[in-house]
Amino acid sequence: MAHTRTDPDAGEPALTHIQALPSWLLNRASARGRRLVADALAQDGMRMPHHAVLSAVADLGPVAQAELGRTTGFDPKDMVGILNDLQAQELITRAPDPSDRRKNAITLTDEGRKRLNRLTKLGDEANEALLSALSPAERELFLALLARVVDQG
Amino acid sequence: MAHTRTDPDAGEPALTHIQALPSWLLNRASARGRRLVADALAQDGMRMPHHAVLSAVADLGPVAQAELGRTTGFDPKDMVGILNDLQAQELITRAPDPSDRRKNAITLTDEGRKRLNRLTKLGDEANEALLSALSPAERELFLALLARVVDQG
DNA sequence: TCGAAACCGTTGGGGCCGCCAACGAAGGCG
DNA sequence: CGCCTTCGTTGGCGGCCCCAACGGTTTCGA
Repeated sequence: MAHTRTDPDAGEPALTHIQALPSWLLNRASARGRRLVADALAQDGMRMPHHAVLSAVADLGPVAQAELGRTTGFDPKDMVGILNDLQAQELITRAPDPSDRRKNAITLTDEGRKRLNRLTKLGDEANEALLSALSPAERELFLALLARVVDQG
Repeated sequence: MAHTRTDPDAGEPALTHIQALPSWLLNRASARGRRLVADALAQDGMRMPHHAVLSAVADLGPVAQAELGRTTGFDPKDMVGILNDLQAQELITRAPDPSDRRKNAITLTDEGRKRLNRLTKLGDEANEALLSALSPAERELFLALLARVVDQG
């Protein structure tokens, strides 16, 4: 089939073609989102993974690190570092689980809950800015399509 | 306004909230796209930046590295490595520009053009798979919305 | 019951990507 | 001639993602 293809030189420029690909646009949009969120969370001295893990701890009450890793998708190796940071700021506590001495029971502190509320607000604002070019109806449509692209494993 | 806010515990779980944010979904979609494209290009022993730079060289004929960096958005530091790789495989040539001895004139070789055609095909197929959950009309709509999210600087 | 298998947290390592700083060489311009 | 800019190159940093291995612990089946 290659021998019947139109010569690429006759068509659109190769670079234009690449930069219009979904993967390219998604990369750029994702990068913009990460930057916006990272800058917002940085106002509170925190990073995205920390916010995610803090949220997971809030939901799952006393929970083991491995369980946190499964629900958030973070590597166990990285989870150690994230929890170290959170623990150093006394946003979570790491206590041995008496019923299973392999596990650490991770719990949210009061300070952690306050911090989570602030972070959630900052993250929401950043996401609002991310989609500020779209109307509410368009945002809903965009997110629905995006979810289908993501979930189609 | 914070004192009138509904208690977060009464609403949706914090982790669910985060994972439904546009920034989170965009990150996941972008990661999937990068993985699909990377795997596809790897069949031809190449990576995404190399494909992009090869495309830019094809478009811009003999061109300086700095110019390539500007049009593709890659850091000059990274451009050096990419061009080294491409040159090692004899897909491009790096010749001193006689009219400006600071510049390297980057040119596509015949082998580079063949390789670019293969890579473009592989990249297109990967992107087709990336959006395979959407109908043609939905893809068009999705890309239009995505472009607006990206371009709104 | 006791040994194999699985799971836990931790450490170490690596790859990709985006970005910045500095340098010598070369050109532009007063 | 000096001054500023640009060019390619080297070196380095930080974030994010993933894999391998190890000692300690639990589980489950032979």
